[in-house]
Amino acid sequence: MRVHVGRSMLGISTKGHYGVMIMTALALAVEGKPLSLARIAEETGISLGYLEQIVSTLKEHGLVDSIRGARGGYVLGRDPAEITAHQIILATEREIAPISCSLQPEVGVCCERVDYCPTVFLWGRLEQQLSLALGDTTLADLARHSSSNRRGAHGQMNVIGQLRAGALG
Amino acid sequence: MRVHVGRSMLGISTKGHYGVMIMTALALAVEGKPLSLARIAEETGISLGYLEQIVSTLKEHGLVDSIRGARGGYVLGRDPAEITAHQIILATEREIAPISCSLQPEVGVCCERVDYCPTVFLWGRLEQQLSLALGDTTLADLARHSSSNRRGAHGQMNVIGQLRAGALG
DNA sequence: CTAATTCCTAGAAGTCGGCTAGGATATAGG
DNA sequence: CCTATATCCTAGCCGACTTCTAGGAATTAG
Repeated sequence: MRVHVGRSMLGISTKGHYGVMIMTALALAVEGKPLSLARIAEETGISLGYLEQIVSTLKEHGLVDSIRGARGGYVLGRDPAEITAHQIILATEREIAPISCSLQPEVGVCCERVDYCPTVFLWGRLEQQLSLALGDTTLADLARHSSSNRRGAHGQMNVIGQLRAGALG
Repeated sequence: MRVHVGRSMLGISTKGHYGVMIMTALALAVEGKPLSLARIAEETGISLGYLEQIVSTLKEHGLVDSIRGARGGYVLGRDPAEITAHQIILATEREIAPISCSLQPEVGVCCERVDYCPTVFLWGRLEQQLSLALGDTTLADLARHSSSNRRGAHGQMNVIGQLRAGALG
């Protein structure tokens, strides 16, 4: 018998990670001015194609809006203070739960096997703490705490830093 | 370029899950009397071989002691109140961290690419909450909260229930 | 001596993360 | 209108990893 945990892990993959980075980049960009994925790709080294996939799920969830065509790009779907880390992670990862038990006790891996399930209690506590930490952190917090004004290795500000300082456009 | 998150995820796999189950089973068993993996395998449906692998890492970490030979098995390495869920997960999973940044900022995925790292702050908060929840929960808590006295599908108490009630040896 | 048990190692099968590739569509600016 | 710059969409590859399986060696109670 082969049990596969699959998508229900709490693992935060690069998708969630990059999702947070994209959102923070947009939060730090000049308001109302679309930021293109090419820019973000250039700066972060993440491939354009992969960024596209991630941002598409962010758009589905209303976290960003897109402007197509030349000089297009993405802008935040709403105020950074109204966007929580929880929402970003939920959009980019599929589920936030250590294991299925804590979401659906009736179909959980352990619960279908044994009539005691010591883990339900633990995963429940875990999930609770997690939602708390993620729900309390807004995109505004993330932007505030990111050290966006530091200078890069070559003594130049990065694109987003430049955008913010008004040096470009 | 291929970034691989690999082992640094917080994902709790079946290994961690089964680890918690094993430990709880031992905590619920008659004290001082070794419980064999065959018993646990029978009750949970998890394969014996896989249980062996998991319990071996538990033993390495001093969480269980083994008694070899016939009528052998495993007993807890120390008092259930002195064993935290954190220790169990640490033994069975490799790392507890949403992403490497929060453990080693200097080699983190995002940090090596960009001179701002919005995610460090978030993963830090996350990790803190997680360690808190896991470190606060002891094996004694898990045992207390598991519904070990419920009856199974066939109206019979499971092995551990029987052991606990003193029905067997 | 036998049965029950832990202990050890080598893989196998399938899933999935992390992309890459290639194109279609839209639009601003010349 | 044309071109460069964008978003948008879909298909699939590759290696790493999880999740076991298999087989056997060593140990010990009865």
